[in-house]
Amino acid sequence: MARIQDVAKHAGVSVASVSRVLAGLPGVSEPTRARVMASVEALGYRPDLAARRLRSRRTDTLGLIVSDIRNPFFMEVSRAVEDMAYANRLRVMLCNADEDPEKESFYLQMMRDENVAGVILSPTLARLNNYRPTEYPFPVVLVDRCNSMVEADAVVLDNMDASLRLTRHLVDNGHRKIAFFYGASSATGQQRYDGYLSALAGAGLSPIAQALKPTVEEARIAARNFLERQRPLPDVIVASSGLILLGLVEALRDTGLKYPDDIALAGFDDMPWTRLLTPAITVIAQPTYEMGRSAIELLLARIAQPEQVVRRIMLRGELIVRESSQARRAPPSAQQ
Amino acid sequence: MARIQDVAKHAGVSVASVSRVLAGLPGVSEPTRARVMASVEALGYRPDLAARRLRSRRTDTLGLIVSDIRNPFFMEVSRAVEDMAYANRLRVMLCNADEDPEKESFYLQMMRDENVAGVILSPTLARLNNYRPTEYPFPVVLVDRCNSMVEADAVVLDNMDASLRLTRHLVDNGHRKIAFFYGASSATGQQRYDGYLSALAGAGLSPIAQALKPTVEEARIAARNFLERQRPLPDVIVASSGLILLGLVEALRDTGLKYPDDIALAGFDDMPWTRLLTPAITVIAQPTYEMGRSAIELLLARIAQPEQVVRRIMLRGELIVRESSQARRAPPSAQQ
DNA sequence: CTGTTAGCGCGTTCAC
DNA sequence: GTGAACGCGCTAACAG
Repeated sequence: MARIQDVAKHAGVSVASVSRVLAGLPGVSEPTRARVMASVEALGYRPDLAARRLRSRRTDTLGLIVSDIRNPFFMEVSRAVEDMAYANRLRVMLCNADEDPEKESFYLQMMRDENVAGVILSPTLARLNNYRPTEYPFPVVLVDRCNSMVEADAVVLDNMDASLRLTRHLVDNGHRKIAFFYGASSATGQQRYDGYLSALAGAGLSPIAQALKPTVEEARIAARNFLERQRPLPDVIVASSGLILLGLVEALRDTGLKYPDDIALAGFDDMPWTRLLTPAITVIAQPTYEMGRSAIELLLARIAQPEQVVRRIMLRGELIVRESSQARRAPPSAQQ
Repeated sequence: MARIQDVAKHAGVSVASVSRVLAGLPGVSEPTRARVMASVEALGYRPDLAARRLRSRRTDTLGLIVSDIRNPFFMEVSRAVEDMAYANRLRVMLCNADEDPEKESFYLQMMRDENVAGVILSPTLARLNNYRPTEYPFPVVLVDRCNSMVEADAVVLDNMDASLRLTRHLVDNGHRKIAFFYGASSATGQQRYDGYLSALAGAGLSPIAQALKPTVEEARIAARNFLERQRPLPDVIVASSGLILLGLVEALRDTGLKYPDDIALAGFDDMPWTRLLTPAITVIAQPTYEMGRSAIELLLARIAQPEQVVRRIMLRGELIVRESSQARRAPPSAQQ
């Protein structure tokens, strides 16, 4: 591997000049610049990142810590972040905390060690609940999960509102006994639960809630138990995330129940299969790519302007009504 | 930030001793070790990775370059790699080459610059076709994509065999006009195409092939055109990947055609939705997690033993027969 | 078993 | 506009 010394020798200049040319600094004559560039080319020189980082104390690297990489939502977010980083010639370290606070801590520690320029994080509930921005030596942008207590740059869906609208849609369609399966271990799940409660309260209905771990398998098992034991069945079940929704559909399949006739269905995240199933499934679609893009934009802005005012971007979910949320029977005739 | 000097001073020992303790090297007395650890704790010392890497010329970092992060197949692979890396306290840099040779080159260059210990790569066809292992200063394990010409550690599905079995299943079920939609820009797609051709040849049938870019959108558009123009329609369409399969299903939906009655369907990758659709879809399931795990195992073995013999792990796909591949009508009565 | 010391390769003063 | 020299923080070789 050629070093900066070799380039300097080859070009007949000093290492300082080479460094200046490579950094694009002014104060280098055009002929010198040209000769340096030629030598860099000729020798196939590449700066040693370890040395550069040690010396400059910068890394041009971002961290992205998602809570579940299997979740298509986070895949889209990751993709957006990755795209933007590539465009800005930044490196990204993608880590999967797997909803595990310990793994999350490990990775945040790793980000410190790596001396990253900033981190995009979808925090576990535990971390969010006593979140201290000053705890980290790098700027952090929260994505997907945040609450109004926390003073931090963030990009989130308006979960409360989206869930409220989804639940109201169900109420308006004649559903009365509305069950809610949600991931209680994340702020997002809780907020969506709150939106659900709020809509029910407005309609004078009582909640039927089931908190669970936000994985397909957990949801499937919980839903199977629920569907086998709960009598009478509710009119409809709402899932607070795409993963839970998938588990629900599988449980329905397991138990032989048909939606929307035996029980209706709705949820979050417009995954590819939600519109392909027959009947297709009513969901709140999230602007996932946009969320990832906004997150990295916030982060880059914060890195450029550390003292900038805290910004929270709240995006609106889109209610996509499909067949799965139709009521078994027409609304009470009193309403007609 | 505390430095190693500070720890040494605090513990009343030399920096060398601190370094030895931290590296877990032998030749340190227990009392010294204890005092060093106490000081590390007291000062919250964390070694500077840039300095350590500059000095040691090692990074404890692996690269993972996948060709499409939106593909659930690569998500599972990534997850497996990530799990194993976490268990081994290794860092992973996950990059998405997006089927773009230029991006792929950029990331491989980046891996060089980062001085990673090794890379797991699902190469574009262009790169695979003139693959030179010696071109890289780090060991590389190929995943998902490889061919017998290439002398490299690799973990792949037995694509030829899997595709052959899938196609034979269709032939056995009475299908005669079998179309194949495949991603021609990857070795995997080509091998699956070859398996298809081989099965057709064995049955004396002629191919109806459609090469395309392996994305949902491309497949959807290509399939829509095909379904609208091609007359008579084939008996069945096979998709060489889960993404293409999804595009096919969407196109079927777009054109109002029903499977398996109007046209049957089969494909690769047992994505969650393939068994949820009605009718459910016949697929070859890949052992995705296992592939990721094997890949990193190969890589770690190669790093430990650079001169070890080249190993190629070829896994078998599992044919999962569902309703989508049923023939419109019973096989010709001559066969009965 | 422990300490001293010489770089790893680069960026950045500070002279010239 | 250019070059010499120092040091970022650490590991490893060597001396004791």
